[in-house]
Amino acid sequence: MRGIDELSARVRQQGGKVTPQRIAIWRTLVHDKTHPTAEDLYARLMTDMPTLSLATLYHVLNELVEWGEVRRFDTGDGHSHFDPDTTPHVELVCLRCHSVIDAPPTAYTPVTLPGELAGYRIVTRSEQYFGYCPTCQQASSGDEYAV
Amino acid sequence: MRGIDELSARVRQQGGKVTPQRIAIWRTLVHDKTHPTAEDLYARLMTDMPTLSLATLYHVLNELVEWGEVRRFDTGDGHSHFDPDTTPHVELVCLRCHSVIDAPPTAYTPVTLPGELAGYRIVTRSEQYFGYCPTCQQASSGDEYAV
DNA sequence: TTCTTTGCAAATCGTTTGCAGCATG
DNA sequence: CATGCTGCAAACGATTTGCAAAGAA
Repeated sequence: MRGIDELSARVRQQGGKVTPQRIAIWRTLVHDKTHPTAEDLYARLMTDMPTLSLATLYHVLNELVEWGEVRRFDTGDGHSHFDPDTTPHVELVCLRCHSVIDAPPTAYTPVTLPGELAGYRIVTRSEQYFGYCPTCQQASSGDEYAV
Repeated sequence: MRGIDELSARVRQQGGKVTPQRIAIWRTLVHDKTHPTAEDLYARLMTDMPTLSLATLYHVLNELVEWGEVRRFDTGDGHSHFDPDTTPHVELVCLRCHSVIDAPPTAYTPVTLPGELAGYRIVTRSEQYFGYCPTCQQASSGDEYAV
């Protein structure tokens, strides 16, 4: 995800408007490494902008995803998670408790994004490893687990 | 995703039961390369097993995902998509119309799955490129598009 | 002023859940 | 015959939508 200035420029180029809501959401997301859900972000945003509506948040998140500035991905917990980090990296997702963390950088090697593939104009990439986190391995008998 | 026999063995090992519903769902999914949604699969299954319920289908899909036999991923269209292909490959997802296809095999190189990473026991992997499909590039002005 | 965006509230709809009957092992 | 599984129908809840008012450009 690019910075506030670049995003502002993009919005204006499209004939859009740089509103306080968009800026607040961008600022909250831009350095977030926690793979937050929409609700997570909303809770955090309420501090600075208590009048913001969830509908607006979803709208802005959707446009960021469609622009390729933010990735949306599914951990299986029924919530969409968002990640502004579009550099090559890997997420580890637990198949039982649906926790997510970034894999250690040693786990992958740099990737060059193809400009085009099968006629698709490529703008971003996503990679996940799925498995069982340490906690869920202990509760390996197939029973309850800690969230 | 492994074959019917291996899955049957796994179910029995866990003290579960190999039911006609599970087998029908496994058979429908095992060679499916279309990245179907639950509804897609349900429509296809109704031909052979008209009494199958969506609730059962979801239950069986969830267990396949939790076992690492099938991957679940999000294209942004509000439906979960499922893929039984756990060999190293890449999906191309359109950020505007949310279509999915497998990338041509030249687009990637074989990957060896680490057995463990950051304490996670890894069982499967997923990789996507996001961009704009040929159709959506034509309708590039930001307007309507064909599904 | 013009046209995009916001906020509210209601609607949507994919997915999950509770439970009683059924079928596998 | 014991337990796990199924189907039904209702519940759930994350996300979307319609519309009038607000505010960027």
